[in-house]
Amino acid sequence: LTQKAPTIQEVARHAGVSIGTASNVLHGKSDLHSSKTSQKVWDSAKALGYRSNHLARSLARQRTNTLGVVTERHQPMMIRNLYFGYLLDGFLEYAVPHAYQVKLISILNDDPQNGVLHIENGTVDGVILIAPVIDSPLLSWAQQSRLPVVVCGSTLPESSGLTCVDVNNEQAVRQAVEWLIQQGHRRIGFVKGDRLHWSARQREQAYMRTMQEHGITPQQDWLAQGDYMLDSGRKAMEQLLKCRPPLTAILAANDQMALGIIDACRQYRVRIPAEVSVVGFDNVEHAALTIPALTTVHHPVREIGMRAAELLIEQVETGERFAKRVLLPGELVVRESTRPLETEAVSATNHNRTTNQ
Amino acid sequence: LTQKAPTIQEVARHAGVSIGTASNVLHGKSDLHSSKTSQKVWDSAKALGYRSNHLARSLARQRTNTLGVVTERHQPMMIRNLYFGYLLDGFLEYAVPHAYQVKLISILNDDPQNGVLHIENGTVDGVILIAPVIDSPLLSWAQQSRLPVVVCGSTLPESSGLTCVDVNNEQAVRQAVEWLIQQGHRRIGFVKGDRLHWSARQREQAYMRTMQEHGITPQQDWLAQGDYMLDSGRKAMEQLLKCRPPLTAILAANDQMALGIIDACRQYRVRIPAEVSVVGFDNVEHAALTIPALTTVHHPVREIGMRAAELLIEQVETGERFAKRVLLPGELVVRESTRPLETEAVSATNHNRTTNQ
DNA sequence: CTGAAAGCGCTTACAG
DNA sequence: CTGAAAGCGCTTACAG
Repeated sequence: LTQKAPTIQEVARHAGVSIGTASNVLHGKSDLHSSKTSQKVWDSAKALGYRSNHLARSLARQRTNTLGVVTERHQPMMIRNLYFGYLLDGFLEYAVPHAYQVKLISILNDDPQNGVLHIENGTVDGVILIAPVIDSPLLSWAQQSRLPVVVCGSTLPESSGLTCVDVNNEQAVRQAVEWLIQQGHRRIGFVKGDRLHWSARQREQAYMRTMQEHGITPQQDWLAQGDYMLDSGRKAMEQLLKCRPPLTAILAANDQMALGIIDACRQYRVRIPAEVSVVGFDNVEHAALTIPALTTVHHPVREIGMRAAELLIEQVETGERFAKRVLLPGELVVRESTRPLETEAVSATNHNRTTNQ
Repeated sequence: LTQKAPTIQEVARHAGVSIGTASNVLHGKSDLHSSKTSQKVWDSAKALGYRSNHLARSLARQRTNTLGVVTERHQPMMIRNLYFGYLLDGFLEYAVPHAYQVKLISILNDDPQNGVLHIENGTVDGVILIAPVIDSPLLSWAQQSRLPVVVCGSTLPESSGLTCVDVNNEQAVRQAVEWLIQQGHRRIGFVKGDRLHWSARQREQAYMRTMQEHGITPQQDWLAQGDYMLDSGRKAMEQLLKCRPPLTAILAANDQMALGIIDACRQYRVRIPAEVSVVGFDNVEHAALTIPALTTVHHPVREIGMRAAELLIEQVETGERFAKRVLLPGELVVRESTRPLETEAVSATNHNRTTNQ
């Protein structure tokens, strides 16, 4: 079978019809033609093993029916793999049945110009941007391009004029913090995510705001900088362990870092949750398997992927770009890494708070 | 900026040259032309913000410079996400710098015919098949297609005539089993992977063979069927726990199932490694974080992705399909879920062996 | 060194 | 209901 693939022209000739007619019945309105003609064409197509050339079709129609998934290359691989995998899963889940194919566009962040060339080369009808960082050149490109775009995993300011789909970081973090407070905790530490990410900034803000709304002013040393990677959680914990009086609970901006915290606690023989409660963010697969099982906020990544596909396809098919913000709620999943603070501890904490303020 | 993208024709007119000339300097041999001409063309291109249309170019050249990554949809998502993420990472790592783009082709296994249409539609120069199952229709398609193909994650029989890149399951499992035997273990159980996968079959065979070569005949009840998912590891362990005399070590066909085993042991208060040693396969991120940390075989998934890209591109560029088998070695990573069997235990085991045979 | 022209495989008005 | 033709945006021999 080393022969070339048959073209629509050969099908037309074989069926004894014009090439336009063949095209019509094969793709366009087949009810334009007599059923006898249609049948002839289909028969010929089958006989020759015809498969239409998507490239030629796309060029002629000025529509590729393919969507691009754009990632910046420098993202930490671990994060990328976890977030990316689920997101892609949801994206495909929606796009494929809607007759869209997907192309991966992996951009080296040291060469944004070149990256944009790979996007606007006619091969995709629209793109999703995966978790672009705060100063990403992709964002400014997206703002002035006329290609439909949906941003996932970064909640941009309203003023960006771009559609984005993300977990509601504000709501999600608030839920976690308020729950800890309800459990009697007040000295709650926070491990920040990678400062390049919108999500890191927003989660930190939500933490600060919620604490303050409850009359708690986090001290400087209650916060530690992380970068969303496991090891940074370990390091952050070493630092937070020095707080005096000690923190009774710690919220990490993602699960990877929470895993690092758990590991550090094991190393330093700090018991979770007896001595400190730990809460993560994402609800990765493994969060249920740590010892103790991690209390965390579920991040609906798959759903985000599906919604993104939906919103992107909507823009492609209506032909108009819009700027919606879809924020899916996170949901606290309480497991075993947290516990209520006992009365005695609570009063101790209250005392500390007084001295702190 | 709502105007249409400029075409090469407009660039040519702007520069005052023919469209063929513009094409030459922009892409082909620019040393064909005087540097003055070249300069004019480049200037015009920049002035107009020209980006070449990859679709049109591909159609004209009969070469897309894009590679397809084909997955069957029914694969368990967890597996897919873990294996897939790293593989894709390696694949991109190699393909992108070599000027290839990548397209995702997600095939619903209930409709293989249709799936093949998505592959042979002119949009890709070649494809990799990710872990096709034993009776996958993709395999028979690949054998009779003339499109370059590389199979990853399934070591096909030589007779398949297809190029594949995979971890060396035989060597990798042998290494794990022999190491356990060296540590004094003889009653070594095995948790099988999903029977649809080549890898599951091969890992089981390697286990059997290695055991037998060392004079150990695994009893029926030393093996339990799993499906590569965590929960099946749990179930398998419940079953293996019933062996009398008890198994002293268990090898799981992948880490997910090993995690299930660890979890089951915790539930049933079986101490690892004091009462039973556990070995996984894959060396997933989390394997280092279990308690106890999991001894496992490192599976070089990223490297597999890179090699696959390399071999695929080689086929595309030379224009000839070949059938290489590249088997990358797995490497045992010893952590804390295993320990040597004490002399007393060893003699007990020897005794058992005698009675068993 | 450069231009005119055919061609890649399809779609889509436009006549009839 | 159907065919002839122009066009999608590029590349590549082929003349000159």
